[in-house]
Amino acid sequence: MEANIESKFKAAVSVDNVIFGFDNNDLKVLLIYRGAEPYKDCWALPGDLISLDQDLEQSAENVLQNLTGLDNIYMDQIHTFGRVDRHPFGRVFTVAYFALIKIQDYLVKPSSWAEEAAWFPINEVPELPFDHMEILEYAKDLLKNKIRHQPIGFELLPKYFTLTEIQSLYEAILETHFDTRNFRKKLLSMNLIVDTGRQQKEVAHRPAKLYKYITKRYAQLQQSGFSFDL
Amino acid sequence: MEANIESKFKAAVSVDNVIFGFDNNDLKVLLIYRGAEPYKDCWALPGDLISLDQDLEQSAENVLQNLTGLDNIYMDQIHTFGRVDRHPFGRVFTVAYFALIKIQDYLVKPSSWAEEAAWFPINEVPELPFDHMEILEYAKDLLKNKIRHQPIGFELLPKYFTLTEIQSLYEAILETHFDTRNFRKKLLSMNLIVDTGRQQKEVAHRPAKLYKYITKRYAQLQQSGFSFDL
DNA sequence: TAAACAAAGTGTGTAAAATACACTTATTCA
DNA sequence: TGAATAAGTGTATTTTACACACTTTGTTTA
Repeated sequence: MEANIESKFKAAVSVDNVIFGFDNNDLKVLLIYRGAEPYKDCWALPGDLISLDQDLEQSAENVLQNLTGLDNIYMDQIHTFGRVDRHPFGRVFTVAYFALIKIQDYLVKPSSWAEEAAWFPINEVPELPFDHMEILEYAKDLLKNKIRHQPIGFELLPKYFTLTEIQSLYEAILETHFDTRNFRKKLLSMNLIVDTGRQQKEVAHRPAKLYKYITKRYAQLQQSGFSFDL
Repeated sequence: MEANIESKFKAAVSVDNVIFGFDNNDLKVLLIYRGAEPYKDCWALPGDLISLDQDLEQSAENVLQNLTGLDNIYMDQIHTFGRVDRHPFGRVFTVAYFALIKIQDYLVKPSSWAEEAAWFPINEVPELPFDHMEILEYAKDLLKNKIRHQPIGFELLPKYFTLTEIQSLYEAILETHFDTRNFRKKLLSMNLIVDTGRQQKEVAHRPAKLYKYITKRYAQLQQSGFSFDL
């Protein structure tokens, strides 16, 4: 093992981000149109090779930052993919992250390695290069699980949202239907969201109350043994 | 980016395994006494640099296999750690795995990179090199969460086990106490374990019935929407 | 300006699950 | 044979989950 230690320092590591958004009752994922080889002119997950003087977490945040101009975004490491032949240029391990963004708050701008970026509804994603399809499936599964046990759904909604919106979000992601009364009862009983006193404007029906999520509340409740579940 | 792509192919990737066992009512972790630099003569998590012709998963399994002679062990990728300065020899990312083994079934034998290997009770672990302490903490948290939502506790027990043993295991890992009657009622109602008709031998009290876990059952139940919870 | 439309909002009874709680039984050892 | 040790067992109560349909509020349009 000592003998050929140098031969092991010839790998690269990349980060790939699965960036989710929610809009028009659809869960969406942000893809870029690759402007560089390999797989030039393909839609793919936004990602980049890591510079060796950069921390892993930082690299993942940079990709997101370059693409969307956002920071302070909910991000989570998903999984690391390391099949020997997954990249045509050599041995490249990739660390996948997922991010949840408020789709309507920000305009997406393509980055250096992308000619274009666009949101795709989760069920209308084109063929993806590398093992990106596998990564995306992994991310979807993780999101489904995570959203039931942690209050992360709010990251996908505007700051002020209606109860109908959060319910649609859960229904879209989990692909089920919830009874409105029971859903509201359960959600409100957690005391994680509050009525802001504001209302929807310019809708052709009774305007809904606008709620907001109280981040601090969750931290407090967790201490006292509370566990989120929907 | 194109310009300095070669500079990015100078990283190494390692795997580090957090191997849990359970014995004498204690959760334990398997550490090795390092026989090679860096951090020679320190207790550390068993791990190794990955050869570039080897898949990631395979590497993790090999570390476990070399150390214990076991295959077919429950393993799961935990997280990837990539701080720039985490390894003195260069840029080394490490992918952490955790494994659950039946401690009494197998004798641990040190491997090429270890002079010795030993089980440490989880609360009596010595100082660890690299970021191994952080990895261990991460693994403990994951285990705590996972054991409540997936039937993985059985991986830590002998093939035939008593209800008291599985309860102690849960109590040790979750650091709580369960009411015996309620714990048994709930566990048995899942139909994941069956009474084998066997009994404990040579104990100075009423011998307990021996149960075994039915792997197939869980797969079936999952299909029908069942979700494990303790 | 009243009637039609659209989605928001709301309460109760029933069934299932979680919890609290204490004594009896089987085996070994002295 | 009785003392010690841990195994094993049932019920009543509280809490939570679930099923289910009408009323309210504001906008649009005839």
